[in-house]
Amino acid sequence: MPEKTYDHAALELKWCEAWKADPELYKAREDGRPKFYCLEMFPYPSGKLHMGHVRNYSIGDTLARYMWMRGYDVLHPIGWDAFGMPAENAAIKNRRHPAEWTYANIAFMKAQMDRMGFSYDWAREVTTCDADYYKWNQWFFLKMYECGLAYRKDADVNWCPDCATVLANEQVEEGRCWRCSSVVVIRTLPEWFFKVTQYADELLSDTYTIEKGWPERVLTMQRNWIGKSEGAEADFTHSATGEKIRVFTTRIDTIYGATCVILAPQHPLVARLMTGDAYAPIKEMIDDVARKGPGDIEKAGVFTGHTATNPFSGEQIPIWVGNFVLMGYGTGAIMAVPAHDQRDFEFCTRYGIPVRPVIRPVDGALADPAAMKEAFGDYGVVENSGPYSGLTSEVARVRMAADAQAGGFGNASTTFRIKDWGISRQRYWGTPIPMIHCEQCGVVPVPERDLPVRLPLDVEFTGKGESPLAQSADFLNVPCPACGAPAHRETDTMDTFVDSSWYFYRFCDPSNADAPFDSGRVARWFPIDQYIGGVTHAILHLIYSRFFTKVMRDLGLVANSEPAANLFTQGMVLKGGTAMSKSKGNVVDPDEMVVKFGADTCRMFTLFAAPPERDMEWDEKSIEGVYRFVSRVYRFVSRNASLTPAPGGDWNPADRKALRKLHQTLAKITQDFENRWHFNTSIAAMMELMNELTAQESAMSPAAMAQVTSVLCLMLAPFAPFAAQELWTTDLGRTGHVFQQPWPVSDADLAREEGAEVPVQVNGKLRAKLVVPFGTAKEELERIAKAEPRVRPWVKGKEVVKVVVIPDKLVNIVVKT
RNA sequence: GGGGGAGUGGUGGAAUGGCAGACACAGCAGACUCAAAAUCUGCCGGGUGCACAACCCGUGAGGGUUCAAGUCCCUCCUCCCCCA
Repeated sequence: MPEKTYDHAALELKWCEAWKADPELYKAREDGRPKFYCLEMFPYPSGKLHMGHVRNYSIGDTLARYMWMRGYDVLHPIGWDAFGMPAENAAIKNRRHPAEWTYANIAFMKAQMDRMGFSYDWAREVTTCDADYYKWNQWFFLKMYECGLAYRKDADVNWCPDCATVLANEQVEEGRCWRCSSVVVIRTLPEWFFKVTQYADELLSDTYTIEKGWPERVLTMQRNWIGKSEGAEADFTHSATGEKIRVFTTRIDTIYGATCVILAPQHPLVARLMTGDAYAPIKEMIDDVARKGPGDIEKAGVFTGHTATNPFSGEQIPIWVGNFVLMGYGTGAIMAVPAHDQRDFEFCTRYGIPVRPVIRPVDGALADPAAMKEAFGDYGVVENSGPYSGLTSEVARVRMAADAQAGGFGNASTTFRIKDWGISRQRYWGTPIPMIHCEQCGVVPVPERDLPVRLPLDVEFTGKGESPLAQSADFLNVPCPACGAPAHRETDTMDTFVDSSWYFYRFCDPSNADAPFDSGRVARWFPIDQYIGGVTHAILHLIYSRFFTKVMRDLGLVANSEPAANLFTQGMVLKGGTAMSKSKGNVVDPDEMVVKFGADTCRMFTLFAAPPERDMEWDEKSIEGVYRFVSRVYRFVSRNASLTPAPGGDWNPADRKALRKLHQTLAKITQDFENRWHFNTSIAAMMELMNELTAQESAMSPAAMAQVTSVLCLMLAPFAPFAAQELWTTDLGRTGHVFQQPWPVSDADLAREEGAEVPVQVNGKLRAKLVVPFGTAKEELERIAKAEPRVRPWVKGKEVVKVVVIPDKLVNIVVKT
């Protein structure tokens, strides 16, 4: 057949239309074949896909197509993380309802996804701002409220004055808002919380059950975030009033070395000890920490003028207030043991507070406090500690905690760094929290039958003042469900991380009107076999998703304890060495690239430029290399395609070379899919194959060529679905969808090299290469190697100490020099 | 300060104790062409050699283990990420 020009635009648009006309094309069948749930993190509908999306979805799509070809029943859904502040900010700016903006963005991005050839089952599309979806957020909230997992309390919250909203701690970066970079201030408000801490232990221990399928660094980050520390609590006593000051410490064995008690600035006792003018520096301290974030502040403190009594030694030590003590961690008060904690050491030496060593190294003496340059933080032997002197730290910790408990002034205790999840947002574009405030009855849940609590439409978006929901009279005013008296609705909406904590379950049963999903259908698909997304979600989204799964399990809704068996985190797409961003003006628009090179080339380039887990550089020049490759394959197959298959088996030398490379390549790509997803090397292998095929082309038999073109087309299908489909249908004259064909099996006989190429080294340096039949005996190999003319001069006249022979692999002759 | 990555040609990267630099980009030379584009072919880490051959050096620095180290171990430097 004559060679055809690779007209990417025409053939891609043709198949794009054809695929769109078949809504069942990528349908998950639920037909009893082994299942594979392939999931990419759903996007926020910001308006347009960016290259990060293209990379993420190209990885997932390539995998999904491969799994289809391997005969799996693949579930490959997508949806929209559609609530959130940008829609509302856009509404303020353009006087356009957030819903309008959001749905327009979704329509646009959906078309972009289709144009990229992503194999999504659109019948399962989920959009979190649909009442059909957020109704179930509310339902989960009520269930959690019933069992005490959702509660309301006054909280010091991070307030962004520009966004006029509360931010989660993790949304504060270096004291600034993660979105708009405004300086964050502290406010106290009643807020709704999910009790994540109730699951802290399990969230931690289960990181070990999913270890083999999740990246180590994600699990490490989560473990650090959970921050379990086992220690003890002990009550110091305010000397003047006898009031107890409870401290948490991981090193109760050092308590005889405590030389002061330090309170967090927000500790309730502080406000009582430091009244009037004395409180001013404390206020200053609180604001300062809020401004700079707990990271970069210099340690500073204020003496309260009061003392406290050590419950073990009876000693009176000063009470200080320190800016580095966090109210939210432990008890908000610490005992400072400068001799054995580096942070305490820095604080105490700064303020002239004594340093008193009470732990010595097992094989050394107690340090001289005057000579100490830094704290001794290791375990050792306890000294100068009353009845505990002479014990090891390990023994003393246990015994002292027990004695504290017996004496009623403390106990062994575990604390976690992770805090309960504050979900309240003073915003419009989110899920309304289904609660009603009644003067008589207090806080009353909305009855389940009244769900969903819908967002009202008659709202002005000014960007000023309190939540827009508070302005809607229709929304705000309701009769109390308990007593019928006039009451008003909660106007806070939920953090959007609630939406994304369970969306992957809804994909199993997306239009269920009676329940969030049917448990049986979820059981069929869960856990997710492969979850793919950015490492930026390593902590929050993934920990909240794991929390939700455990809550759902305890509600009897799902059987699994973890949402995803395997997680893959892809690297970022860079341009000019840094992440693409509008502010840097280095954004590459996928649409432009698709027009220029086609979707196949774009997808393949995101896979070729670097291994998927690493950051990749978008290079306009390099992508041309991939375009050339796709185009070469296309022309090669089109000019060599034959509609009449020829009988084979009697291969000429060119056939053998071509088929050998073909089957070697197939084996390599299959390996890459099964093991490590280094698609950059898969694509490189196909490029090598093309180089070999071009060299053998003119001498190959029709039968060999028929095999080569067909297998090549199948191998290409997961990576470049448009070109592969076009060649499969039009040029090879086959029927059906190429991604539904069985993945070809590499023929080991055809793939085998004719002989083993064995490098010969002398003292580890390459001197010659032999080609010998496979399985040549060790002795024979050694003999041939020694006889090799290129080797002889290096061995001649020298004493051979040793010869290492690895059959079919290598010979190393070691001589005395 | 703690934890985790990474460091290989002009560039992106390959090599899971066994031939360093696959594949590609850029560059150089050639074929085709009136010419250009496209396409195809060859060369392409550094050094010594007229050239060929041959040899030497070379994976951030230094040490170690091993017949053999980009790969494993120790010390150090630089960069990135996460947590303080």
